Amino acid sequence: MSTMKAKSNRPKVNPFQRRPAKGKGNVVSFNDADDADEDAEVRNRELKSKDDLKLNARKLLQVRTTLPVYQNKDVILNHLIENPVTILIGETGSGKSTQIPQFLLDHLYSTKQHGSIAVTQPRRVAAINLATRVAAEHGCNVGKQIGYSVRFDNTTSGKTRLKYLTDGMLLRELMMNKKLNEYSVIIIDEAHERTVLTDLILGFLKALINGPRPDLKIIVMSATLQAERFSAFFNDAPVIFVEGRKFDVSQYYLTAPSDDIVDSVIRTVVQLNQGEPLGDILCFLPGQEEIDKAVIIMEKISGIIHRETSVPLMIPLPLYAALPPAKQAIVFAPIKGFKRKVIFSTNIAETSVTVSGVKYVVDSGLRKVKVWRHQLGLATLLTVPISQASAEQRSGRAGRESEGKCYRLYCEKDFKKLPAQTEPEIARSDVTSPVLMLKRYGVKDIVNWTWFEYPGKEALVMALQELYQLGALDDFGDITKKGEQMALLPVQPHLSSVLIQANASDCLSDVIDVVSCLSVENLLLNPLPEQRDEVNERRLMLCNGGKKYGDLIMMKELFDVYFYELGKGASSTSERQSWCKELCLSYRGFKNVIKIRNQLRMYCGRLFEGSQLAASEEGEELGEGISANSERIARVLKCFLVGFSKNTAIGMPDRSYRTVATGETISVHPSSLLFLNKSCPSIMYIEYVFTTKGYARNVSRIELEWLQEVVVNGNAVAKERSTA
DNA sequence: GAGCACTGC
Repeated sequence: MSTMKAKSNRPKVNPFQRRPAKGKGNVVSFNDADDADEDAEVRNRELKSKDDLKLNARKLLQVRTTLPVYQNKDVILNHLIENPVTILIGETGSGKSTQIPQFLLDHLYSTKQHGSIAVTQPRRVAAINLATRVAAEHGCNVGKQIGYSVRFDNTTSGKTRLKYLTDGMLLRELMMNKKLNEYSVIIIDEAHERTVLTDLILGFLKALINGPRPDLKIIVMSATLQAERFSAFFNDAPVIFVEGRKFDVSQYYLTAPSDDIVDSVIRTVVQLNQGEPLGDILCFLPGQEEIDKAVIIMEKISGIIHRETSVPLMIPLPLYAALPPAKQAIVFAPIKGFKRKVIFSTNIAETSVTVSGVKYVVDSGLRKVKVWRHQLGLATLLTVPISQASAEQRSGRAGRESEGKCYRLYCEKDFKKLPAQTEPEIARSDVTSPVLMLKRYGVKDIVNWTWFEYPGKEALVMALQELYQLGALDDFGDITKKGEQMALLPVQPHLSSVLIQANASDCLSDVIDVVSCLSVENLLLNPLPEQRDEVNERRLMLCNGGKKYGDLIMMKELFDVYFYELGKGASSTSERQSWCKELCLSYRGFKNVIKIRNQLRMYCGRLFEGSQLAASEEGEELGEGISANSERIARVLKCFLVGFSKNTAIGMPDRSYRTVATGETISVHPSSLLFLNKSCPSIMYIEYVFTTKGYARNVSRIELEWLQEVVVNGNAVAKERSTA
């Protein structure tokens, strides 16, 4: 192949090979929105008059009719009607997620058929935005004929015939109504993303149409060419292809591989900035470490380059999930003047968020991935090469608004060696929760279930063992009463077993508060290095119990301050926000904690007879705090010990810790309040992650006699039960 | 002395 330079004035560092634009691979259409969850929820509730709705719908129809899917409406609809299962491959901008469900809805109305249509999405925001858009196109308010159902927010009503929902939500519905009688059509959207939950739904649907629901119509929608896989699974179901509408993206490759990826990214960006017309640059890097490094370098050089060479001023911006929301928001604000945004992002910008204005993509070809080791019971965080599909998806981010360019920081021959598709999540995940779900559904033979992707015997055996140890399964592998309760609680099995124990130990309210905090990712933000010690000091000052007993008790203490002390009076919001800022906590995270807490209190109230848990009002009087009450602290931690007995480690004379399960050395994660505290007789941790070494995360101090009491005696009880 | 990304009646 001949090598040519994309632009003759390109400096000779980092030469790229040019490949003709294929312009394929952008998966996400307008439905992928910014981080505007809450705003969307509020916006949707504004009711419009019928005339306004109709007028608006007529306007939108003009746009709809230009969509590729709309132009092939009759062909597609006839196909969907004639076949029980259809695989629909539609590229970005084809309008498949908004139009196909409406075609079917109109068909249901015109033929006076019963039943409604469900469309699943992997993300909340997508479900909400799609329902909002489609309701507008249909000329109704959200929650009438068209609605959505996501955790904490259900806008559907008796009138709803078309429902957008997260795939987690459809699985919940499956647990409640095994045959999904309410629906005549199920559409699985974004199936190519292959999330654990999407894969599970595919398995359930196959079992349904082969069994009690042969009449159920299924449509699997996917953006990439995994068609054969879906088709084969559903008995060679027919496949339809719909073209998309997107702009071409030219690809450039390195001619020699790079050894320093951050350096390589910076060089590419600087060159690009010199030679290319204005437009923002989106750079994909594997993780926060590389991103922070790149931002620091760019901050140092961009001003100098701008002054010396009269090129646009480059504004470096980081983007990753652990970033405080306010800093994330900066990325989405348009920029004016002779400047361009240079966004350094993790995979979050690949599917979850869309940044407008991006004309150039720089792709490191790497990502970080969490891989579960069944034998070791720990998660490893690895930096690995992406798949070809993922590379196409990343490059597509440059072609959303106009033609774009993508610079791949690897050789073309190496691109061709990449796996075609990303390994499905279920193949590298802990399947304890999915297996409990199957058991709750009534699946006897887990191994021979209709798995879309078989997670492997080892994974299943470990999951079954785990569930047995938690008391969710009996000696025959059948679900116990405890298992039934666990499956109904919206937390992972280990935490739901903690909740059940807490009910028995009469400390449910305290434990719910801690579990709610644990359920929110990034509640405790990472302070900047220069603020680290200061923030830690402030947290320690506030959390006397946490200082000794660790992160779980700290969470409870922080929650109490947030919920009870700051929840009073008119200025509570601003007070809470500044308090969160001071302690480097996520205000939005705490709002989610409250939502989860209310949901858990409601579920537990229903699940456990006699436990009276109302969704308590924020700002009500707090009784005695937990800080000075060591008996109460012990009771709470012993409940956690029941669910996490496997996650314990004993303190050694050299002040290291050895895990009880395998005797391996484990370190307290530096984010833990107990990181500097070397005097715990033993510790219990919620998560065991291997990065550079084995780290315990969310760590608590455990007294040896508690271990004796809960773990050893608990095992004796389990033994008794199994021999009885 | 460290933090891929999602999600739940």
